[in-house]
Amino acid sequence: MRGVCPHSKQPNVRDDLMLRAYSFIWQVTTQSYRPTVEHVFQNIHYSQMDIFETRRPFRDDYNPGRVVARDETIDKMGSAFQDFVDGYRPPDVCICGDSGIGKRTIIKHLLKVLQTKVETELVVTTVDCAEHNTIYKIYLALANKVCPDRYPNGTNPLLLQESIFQEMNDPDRTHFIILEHLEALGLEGPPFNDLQQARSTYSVENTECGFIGISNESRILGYLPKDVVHKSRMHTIETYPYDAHQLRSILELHAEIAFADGVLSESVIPKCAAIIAQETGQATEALQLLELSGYLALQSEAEQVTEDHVSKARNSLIQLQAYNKFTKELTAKEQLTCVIITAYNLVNGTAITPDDISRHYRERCRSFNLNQVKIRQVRNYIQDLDNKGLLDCEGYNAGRGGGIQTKYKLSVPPEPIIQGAIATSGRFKRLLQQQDVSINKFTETEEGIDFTAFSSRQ
DNA sequence: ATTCCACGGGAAATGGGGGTTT
DNA sequence: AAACCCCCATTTCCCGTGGAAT
Repeated sequence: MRGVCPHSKQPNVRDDLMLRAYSFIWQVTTQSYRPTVEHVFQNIHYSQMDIFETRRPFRDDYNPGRVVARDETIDKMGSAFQDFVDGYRPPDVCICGDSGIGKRTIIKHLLKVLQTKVETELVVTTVDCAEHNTIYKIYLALANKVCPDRYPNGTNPLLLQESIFQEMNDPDRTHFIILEHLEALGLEGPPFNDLQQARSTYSVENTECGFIGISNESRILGYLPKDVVHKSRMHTIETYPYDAHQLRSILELHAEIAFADGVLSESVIPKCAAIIAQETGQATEALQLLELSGYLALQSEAEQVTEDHVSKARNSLIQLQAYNKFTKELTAKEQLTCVIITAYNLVNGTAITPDDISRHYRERCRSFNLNQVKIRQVRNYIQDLDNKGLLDCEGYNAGRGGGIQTKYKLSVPPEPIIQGAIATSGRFKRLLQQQDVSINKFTETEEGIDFTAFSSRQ
């Protein structure tokens, strides 16, 4: 039985966490509290914004300093770390659950509180496994983050391991390594064993190091190798989507800072919470919806944000996500492919075959500084777009006359893609003009939103 | 039953980061 | 400095397949 010993003389992490969870202010390590030029500009904006006080709480890197609506998870995390507070080695933790439901927030928060409970200095290093998706690349990223020297691609893995754990070999410090997007590593699973083994090989007894895995794939626990999951030092924690009540408290926390006094009509936050609770339960989405609602109110020069704005915002949420996907998650090759498909759909009113996509790609790639590629490769780009949820495919089989064939069309409204394309590069604008796509029709959505303007807020 | 070909999985090649040995 | 090795991403090549039309 692992967890808190009731007779322990050591401070009880869990109780303390619960207290601090509601009072703690996050302000030390992040740069966001240092006065910067950016802040000066933000202050200028305040006077111009009637609806928003500031839009900072809606940014990805914003941290409200308090954790709400996650008592149970905090509780479990507290147990996982209790042994460490009692003087044992730091634990390995694996936390999973759908994206946007508070995993990172809780871990950051917990480590901060933990720092006040132990004497050693906690050093936290984060590695994104989506970017560094093999064990070698994780070592490489770690070496570059932890050690003062720079280690280029191709550095011998053994040297990397040695450098990392030598560097960590410091009795006054305890390292926590956060591995995000564990699911990106595939079936091999989190390299906890590998890492711990390397640790014991290359370091003397002083090296203290805990690994924290984060995965968006809640099923990951199911298909991970048993010996990884059931290691005695390994704790697994699962988080679940937020319900409407929890979303409400999260929205209120952010809205208090973001919106001017009294501009939110009473039903706005409950409505946002209810809508998202029913769909995904993701805090990030709920916040997007709320921000979009406020933006629409601002656009229409309303004095208050109303339920009506929320309804409109809801219709635009998918488009906003498509815009973000296009501008932030697609590679240049995928973007070009996507724009080609969009333009063809609009001009011809029909789906497009990979042959045609490839032909257009061949013609256009030069002006985007991309290589000419064979159709097979273009198929891969198409597949990637499809996986990212931007395409619908229509399959048909012409039998003897040609076998199976597929045509593709955009699965989202064209406005966000076109806006995203134009915002990304003037070359896309020219491409669209040359294809006779009447751009002006798409610079605003049905609800009157220009996503480029929306996203370029402070 | 045969025929046809886009499709897509997977192996192999290419190219580019770098290190080490002789 | 030439030759060889490590690690990665991207691209090309090869080939089995599905299934309606014939």
